[in-house]
Amino acid sequence: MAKSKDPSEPGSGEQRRLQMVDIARLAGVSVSTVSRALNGSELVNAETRQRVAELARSLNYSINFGARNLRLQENKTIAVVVPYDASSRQHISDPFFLSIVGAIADALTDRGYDMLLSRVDADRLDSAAHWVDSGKAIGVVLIGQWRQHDQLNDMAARKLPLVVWGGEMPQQLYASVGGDNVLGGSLATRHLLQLGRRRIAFFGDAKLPEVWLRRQGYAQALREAGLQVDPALELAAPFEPGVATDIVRSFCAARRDFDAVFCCSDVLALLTSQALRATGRSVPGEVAVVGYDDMPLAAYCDPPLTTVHQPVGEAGEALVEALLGQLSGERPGPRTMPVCLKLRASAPAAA
Amino acid sequence: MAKSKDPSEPGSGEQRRLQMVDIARLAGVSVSTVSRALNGSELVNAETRQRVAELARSLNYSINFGARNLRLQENKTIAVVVPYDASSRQHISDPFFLSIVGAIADALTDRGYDMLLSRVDADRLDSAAHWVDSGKAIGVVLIGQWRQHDQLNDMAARKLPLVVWGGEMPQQLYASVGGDNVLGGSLATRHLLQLGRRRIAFFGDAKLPEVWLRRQGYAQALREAGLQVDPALELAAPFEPGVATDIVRSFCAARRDFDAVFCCSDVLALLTSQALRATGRSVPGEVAVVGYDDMPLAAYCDPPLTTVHQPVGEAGEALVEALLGQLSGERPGPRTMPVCLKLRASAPAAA
DNA sequence: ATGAAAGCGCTAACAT
DNA sequence: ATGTTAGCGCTTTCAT
Repeated sequence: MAKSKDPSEPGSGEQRRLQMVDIARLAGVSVSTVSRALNGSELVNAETRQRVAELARSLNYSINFGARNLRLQENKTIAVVVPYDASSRQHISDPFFLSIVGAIADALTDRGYDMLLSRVDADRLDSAAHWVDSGKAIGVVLIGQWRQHDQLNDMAARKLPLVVWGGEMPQQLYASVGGDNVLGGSLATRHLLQLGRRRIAFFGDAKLPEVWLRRQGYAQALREAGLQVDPALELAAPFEPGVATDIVRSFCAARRDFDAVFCCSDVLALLTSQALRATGRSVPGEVAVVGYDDMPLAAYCDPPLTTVHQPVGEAGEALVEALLGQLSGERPGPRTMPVCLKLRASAPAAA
Repeated sequence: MAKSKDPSEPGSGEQRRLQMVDIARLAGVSVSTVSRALNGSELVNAETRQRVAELARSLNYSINFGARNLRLQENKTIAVVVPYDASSRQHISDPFFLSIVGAIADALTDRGYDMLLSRVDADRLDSAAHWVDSGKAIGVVLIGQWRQHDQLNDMAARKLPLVVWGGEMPQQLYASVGGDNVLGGSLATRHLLQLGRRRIAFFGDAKLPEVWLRRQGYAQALREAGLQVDPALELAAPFEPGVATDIVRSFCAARRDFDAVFCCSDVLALLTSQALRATGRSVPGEVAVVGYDDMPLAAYCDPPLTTVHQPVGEAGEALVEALLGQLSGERPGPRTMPVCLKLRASAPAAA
């Protein structure tokens, strides 16, 4: 049993954290009264309430949330989990994911929740459940569904409070919030077609749900224009710049039979512009490039990126709302948010 | 008092979270034994230990950390706090800060600590103390000291476990970890001088300690070359791209009497390249540009940025080590880490 | 309007 | 080797 340290014991230099019992003693009331006063209960005399509150403030007292939560069986902590690619040992790094994290942080703070941030192996998204199982958090926001649609469905089946940033897939049991990827893909592709481009490459790993959906939009826009999808112009480039660089470079070095590229992230678009120029082609002159995400730096690249804008701030709000909704009993469901095309120099407005 | 819900009560559909008492009942032992078994105590019979552990695993039990922490007076959560500029309402956004957060997340995870991420008004860095006061975290890592050197000293005086990413300042009571800013400033400037540039502008807000130190390195390198600092070539550009853009643009539009710029962040360097080209100057031909941080995207910009590389991974480790050191009684102190110059096209190696 | 006491889920000292 | 019990700091029922 813990030694009960006598607080009046002289020479005990170590300063114990202030707690209610201390306030109570100093105010000459009981702990219950302090608790009530600090929680603004009507049951306690206004004058006493005032006095206790004052005292607590002046002593810089702040409540022990661990104890409070245990007693109230309550917790206002949400786990936000950013997957990383274990094989390539790539870190949280895509600027877009990080923007989303910022937006979620804001949305949570506004609602009085705390955010526990962690990273998880993208192959084991289900390990994110431990945050809830251990009581450290009451729900999970996962940034990206990666290849683990099934794991996510399992988690949802287990009633884990969960929201995923990502695309809406058929037979999806978990709640998701994402941009309208099909629309994004077709907006980007239609714009390139309007510029008169006919040989439009697609860069992105279609094993990822979001990319798969963007590819649908891409294919649809081509069909509308009476064109065929040419599989030779599809490159399964991943999001991690380290891995993607080589893939993009060798593609650009090997083929010259395309006049535009639709990239599934701005980072990819940047790599692509660079690779194209390294092989002597101009952007957008010979090859127009469209990115995806509209990351904070997209407007400051050279050339500034034409890109599909994702509504980051609203996304943060929507993710948090969806999660809190579940926690108050709503049924999880997918949500798709509008996206729009930001025209910049890498694929400028049609002349 | 909480109603004691009889667990054997029939028809109670609501599933309560599994706890030790449940395992104990099913295993036919007492809670203490379960506790001991799960903590691998030698006091419990090996066979029993095995059986209990098995049972817990198969039932997917996980311990309630809130209760455990309350009992053990222990907590393994660290608050990581990213300041934001309240006046401009700018968010966490500088890629470099975000990289550091990622590195800290890794370092904490490796050591079994959790990370609470939050944002704070850069004018009120001291409000970060509430994480510790409330017991939600046992220490604070602050990303950047901004203009609040004094607040930080106050926090340290209050014995708040705290580490700050930033520059080492005179009369500093708090622990800090940072790159060698003076070295960084002089490496960058010397390189530009070697390229034959003589009119080197300095972009950065010298009210921030880190920038102030970089400026010292800059000034020192100029003096070594027998040159004077020209105050007209100093621009107090902030880190927030939104605010900085206009400032940088009007400076570049107004003056043409410089042939190089040393920027205190890569984002600033990007803005500067863009502004220069908008006024018809080539980079690095007419004006060479050096950035700072070596953010993940620096190599993929156009032109790729020559920049002062900060050791992000090591920085994360060092910040965490410094904080944990304080928690085990070490005296806080500053730590400065080496930096180096990464040569790329925006200020290429001398011919 | 206030205080005494029980208990949130866990650990550990003390018994056996 | 295992069980009993007290208590971590708080809230709340119950009694006054």
